[in-house]
Amino acid sequence: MTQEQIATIYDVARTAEVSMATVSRVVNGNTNVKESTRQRVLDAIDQLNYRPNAIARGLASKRTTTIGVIIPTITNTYFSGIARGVDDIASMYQYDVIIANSDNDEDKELKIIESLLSKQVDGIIYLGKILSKKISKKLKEARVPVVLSGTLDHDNELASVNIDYKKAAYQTTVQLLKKNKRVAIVPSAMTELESKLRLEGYKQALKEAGIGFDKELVFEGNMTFEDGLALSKKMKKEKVQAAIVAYDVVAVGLLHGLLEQGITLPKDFEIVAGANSLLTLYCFPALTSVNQPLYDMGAIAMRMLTKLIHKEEVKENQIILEHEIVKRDSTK
Amino acid sequence: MTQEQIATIYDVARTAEVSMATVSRVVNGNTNVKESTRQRVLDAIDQLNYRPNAIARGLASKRTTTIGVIIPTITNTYFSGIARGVDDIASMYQYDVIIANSDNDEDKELKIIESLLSKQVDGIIYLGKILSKKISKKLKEARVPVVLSGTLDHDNELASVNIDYKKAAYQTTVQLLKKNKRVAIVPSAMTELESKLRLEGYKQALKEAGIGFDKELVFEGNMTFEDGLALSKKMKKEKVQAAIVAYDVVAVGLLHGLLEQGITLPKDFEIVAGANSLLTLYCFPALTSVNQPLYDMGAIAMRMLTKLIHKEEVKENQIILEHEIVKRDSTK
DNA sequence: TTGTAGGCGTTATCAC
DNA sequence: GTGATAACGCCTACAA
Repeated sequence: MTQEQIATIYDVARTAEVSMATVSRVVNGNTNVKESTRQRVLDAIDQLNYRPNAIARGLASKRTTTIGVIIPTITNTYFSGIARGVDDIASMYQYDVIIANSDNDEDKELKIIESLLSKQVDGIIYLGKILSKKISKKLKEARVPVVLSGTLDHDNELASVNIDYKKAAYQTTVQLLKKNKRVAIVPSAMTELESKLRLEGYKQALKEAGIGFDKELVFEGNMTFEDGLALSKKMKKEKVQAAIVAYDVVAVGLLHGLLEQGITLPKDFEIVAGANSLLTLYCFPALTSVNQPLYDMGAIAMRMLTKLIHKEEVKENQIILEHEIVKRDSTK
Repeated sequence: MTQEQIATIYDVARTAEVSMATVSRVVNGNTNVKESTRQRVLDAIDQLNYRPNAIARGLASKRTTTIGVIIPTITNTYFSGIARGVDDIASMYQYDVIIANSDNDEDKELKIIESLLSKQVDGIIYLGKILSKKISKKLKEARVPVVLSGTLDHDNELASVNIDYKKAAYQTTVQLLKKNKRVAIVPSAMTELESKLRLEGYKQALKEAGIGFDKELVFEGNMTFEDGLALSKKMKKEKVQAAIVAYDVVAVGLLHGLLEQGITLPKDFEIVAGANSLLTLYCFPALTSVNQPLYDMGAIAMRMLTKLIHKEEVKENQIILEHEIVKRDSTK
């Protein structure tokens, strides 16, 4: 065997003394092959160290067994938690995953989508949170299936996997109102549908508790650790006693800020984080958090994508997973 | 234009009334095209909404503008920090990135490598830390360039980007010995070359300080948050006063454990973390840390990979980046 | 059960 | 400058 020269299906066919078609059958697990010739082919494959060229296969079959994941940033434990679920199921189904960071930048997202489609991915998973009309349109026009995870579509057209954000916010608010009067809510950008739902749940709980809605207690647009740090001062000014924070990283920043001010949790302040990413566990005191099952959100999204790719029936394409509130040390 | 039917280069050629070759030239920025025909082609591309099929291109050109990244797990902020650097430079150079989680499992890594090669990636970046002989051999045999980041090769054959782990451990130890007698070191698995280097630096500092090496102060094999938690008790038993911890997540676990025991940092205990991933910033008190420039380690590795792919000259393939020790609140 | 041959959508090498 | 035309490596009817 001429080393260094990569063996093709043709080489295998020749050394096994069969046709390319037969080799292809063996490689692809087609059962209509006599056992003896199958063995001969396998031997040849082994001998030549043959590995099918996935690119050629993709061109011929129009399937690449590659999917794309659009993620704001991989360094955020919330998104990487979901991505990990996606990746595990993907590899279980033999898909490779192209991950692209978008930084929530619409132009970048557009480019990424173009690039993924030009690479003929079999499907796309979008974790962007902020799904603009433009991106939504683009995704709907794509000739491959798309599943959102941790992201809502305004008209529920795209398949998605989420938790019930409204309910989660409602429950959290109810709980915090038991021991506090001034409970703040910290949604991320209000362009996220999720933020609107959270706010609805928050308001509902207030109403049922007979407490008036005070818009000074809504601290919107906070998405980073630094935002959280800065929040601690603003909250002091507003005499806030407890906070519901959508982004874990913001909650941790807030915690930091409070601790720096010498405030003791949960005695003088309560925090409930929104996603239960690993961060909530790593800080001290560990944060009570709504448990978004990140891994599952990714895994189930990916599983759904495989079904859509294979045109299997999907009963419900708007999946809502159960959440719970994990009690840790930032609440009484 | 017949909607739903994806336009090929042939369609463009026909509507622009040129040959495929010319379209290809225009698409690939070849200058040998008359301006008027170029415009005609661009119009046709626009009209037909043509996007080149990267798979077909890959088959014909033998380049896929896709690279593979092998990562233990994306949810660890150390690795995602590096991966983010890789991704940014990759997208700058128009490469897509296939990320595959290996969980440090050799069999998985082997499969991943096979899969990446079959997908004809143009190069591979390996972030695995523990580079086994088998994997190392496999990577060296690959027909595409490979760059390690945050990982050392036993014989320095594979290109790599790292910091000077020995020096970092030495400096850290020197510093901690100023105010402490019993300074522990917490390397990860001793199968990592990095761990050996760290230990060397540690020993050197001890020697220079005239302090005997006590192997009870080496807590090896700790790699998770839970490991760190458990460490806090073991360290108490050994009357440890300060610890140098390779993995940030372990350092955070240790911090947690100490705080739970009511120990005050840095007064009663000092910690220096090893990587300066975001985690060290998020905990309270924030951890003093050796600053491994994670983003740069990824970015530079990727940049080097592009050079290797294009067969450009690379002067030095064992790159050592500068580190520093970022003073935060876990040291005096 | 196995082989033949025509794509798949590009790029690249020649000619013209 | 531009156009044919053969690869690229595999899949998939269709035949046999």
